[in-house]
Amino acid sequence: MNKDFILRLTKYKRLLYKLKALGFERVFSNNLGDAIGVTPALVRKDFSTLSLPGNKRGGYNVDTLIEKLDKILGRDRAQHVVVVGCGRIGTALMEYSGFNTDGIEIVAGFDAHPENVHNTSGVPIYGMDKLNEYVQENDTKVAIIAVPDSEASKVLDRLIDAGIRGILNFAPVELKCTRNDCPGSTTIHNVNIALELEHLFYQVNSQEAEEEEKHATGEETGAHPDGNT
Amino acid sequence: MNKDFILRLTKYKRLLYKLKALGFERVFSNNLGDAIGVTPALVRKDFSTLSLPGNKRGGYNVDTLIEKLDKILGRDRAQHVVVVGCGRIGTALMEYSGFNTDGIEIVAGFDAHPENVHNTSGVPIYGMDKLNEYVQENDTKVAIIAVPDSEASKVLDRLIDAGIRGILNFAPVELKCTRNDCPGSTTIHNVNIALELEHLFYQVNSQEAEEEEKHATGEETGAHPDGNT
DNA sequence: AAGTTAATGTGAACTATCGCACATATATAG
DNA sequence: CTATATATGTGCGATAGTTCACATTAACTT
Ligand SMILES: NC(=O)c1ccc[n+]([C@@H]2O[C@H](COP(=O)([O-])OP(=O)(O)OC[C@H]3O[C@@H](n4cnc5c(N)ncnc54)[C@H](O)[C@@H]3O)[C@@H](O)[C@H]2O)c1
Ligand SMILES: NC(=O)c1ccc[n+]([C@@H]2O[C@H](COP(=O)([O-])OP(=O)(O)OC[C@H]3O[C@@H](n4cnc5c(N)ncnc54)[C@H](O)[C@@H]3O)[C@@H](O)[C@H]2O)c1
Repeated sequence: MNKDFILRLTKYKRLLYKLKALGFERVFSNNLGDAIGVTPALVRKDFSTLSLPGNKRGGYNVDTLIEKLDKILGRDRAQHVVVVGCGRIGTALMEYSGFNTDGIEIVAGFDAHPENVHNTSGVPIYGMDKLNEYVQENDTKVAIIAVPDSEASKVLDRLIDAGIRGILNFAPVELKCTRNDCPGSTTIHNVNIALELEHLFYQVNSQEAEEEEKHATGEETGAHPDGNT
Repeated sequence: MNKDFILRLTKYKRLLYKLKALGFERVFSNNLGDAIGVTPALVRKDFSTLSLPGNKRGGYNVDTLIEKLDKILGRDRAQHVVVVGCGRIGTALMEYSGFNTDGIEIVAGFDAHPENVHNTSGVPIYGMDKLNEYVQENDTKVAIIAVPDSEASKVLDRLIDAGIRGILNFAPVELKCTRNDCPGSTTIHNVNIALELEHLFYQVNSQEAEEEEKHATGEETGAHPDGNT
């Protein structure tokens, strides 16, 4: 339900796979908490709300956790994605092989001008006219939008029409489904790189200002309880 | 201070620029709230905590807001970034011109093998040996990490040594500054695309399961108060 | 100039999230 | 078989973040 909660689940799952590869059979809420940066109590509470059983003395069984988390996170089936807009970002994603390790596969690309795309990825690229057909025949549910900002909203509509229910949007516009017949189940995540950079600049700048201030006041403030990142 | 808070500020600012371009002179907390998806009360409270003054009847003055937000968010000076790792993602970012509109400029790229990079971006690309010199001479504070996962941690160390204080990391590892002499002011943001996709899959899958369940129980649940995204 | 309207500004209530602390259960040792 | 150590499971209180509700005040109207 909650964003942070699901994020933690995904982190647990990833960590557990790594631990399994290292030969771990059991883990403690302590270990997991340390690794993903939360308190052990929260780990236990998370597992508790998901009814993930632990062993009162021996911690949690890695295989059990992985199995159940995979089911909860939907990794028991293959996860297929299509990319719409095969420009710089789009092709970078299609050429990227790292998604496989997470059970994610980019199965097709779509572009308004597929003939212009220099395709070295092995992923087939189709024209936009093939979108509906492909999505429906292959029962694809998730798409990445990597078209110019001005096109993003139109593309969103087409994707929803085609039956896509989850969208990762790279265009720097806050996409929302505003149609009257918008399926309530549609989820849109916006990845706004410029926003992230701005956020960074803000923090860096304000940190700097703070330090300058500290110097200016002669370092007399030794009681600033700010040890967090 | 708070992540969501700063994110909202940035969103306000962006929206305000767009509104200004449209000829707006005043806005109401209502408008802003609708546009960025929060309640008008929160908008007012945000502005209140920043001492951004509004007009008791005529809302907020767009120019004033922009000016003050720009100052708070540090946009009164030019914002320079360097990219480390000029592969697919790295070059996509360097070739991208959209950052300019937000006052952000990618000023240089660095790569372990600059001779292999096909550079069409106009941004100069240097070897890693030039990193320290460049960052110090140009007083660069923010960098993007786009190197392979296995290199990310090493690169992080080098960046911090060079004087970088804000980092946007695209490698799918949760980078943390774990050194003993890590400057407390260093900020790291991780953009994990695979994580985002997994999150989407989770939501889509669970939505689907929910709907199936609803159908199975004969649609007798008309009282599910879930109208949010 | 007085009255009305329409927005802000904010204290208080509410809500969700998280950490604490301890009761609880189980594996191991004696 | 009993005792003990150890890690889970969870009620409760603290805290931060958000919304409510309304007093406040500036602009417009007549
Ligand atoms: N490149 C980056 O580093 C970067 C960074 C941040 C954000 N973004 C955003 O990501 C999006 C894509 O950026 P890019 O640099 O890859 O752009 P690009 O111009 O390289 O590629 C866009 C692609 O979309 C295709 N396209 C255009 N209209 C279309 C439509 N209606 N339907 C289908 N395809 C269509 C074009 O043919 C082109 O191949 C943009 O919105 C951009 O603002 C990019
Ligand atoms: N391409 C994608 O779509 C995508 C998606 C998600 C995450 N990522 C992550 O982003 C990162 C970059 O991905 P990519 O596809 O651009 O990789 P890439 O292999 O295309 O490029 C990596 C670049 O880094 C350079 N490099 C390697 N080691 C270096 C070092 N120690 N110092 C400086 N430069 C070094 C290489 O020369 C190369 O140019 C990876 O961690 C990847 O997992 C990429």
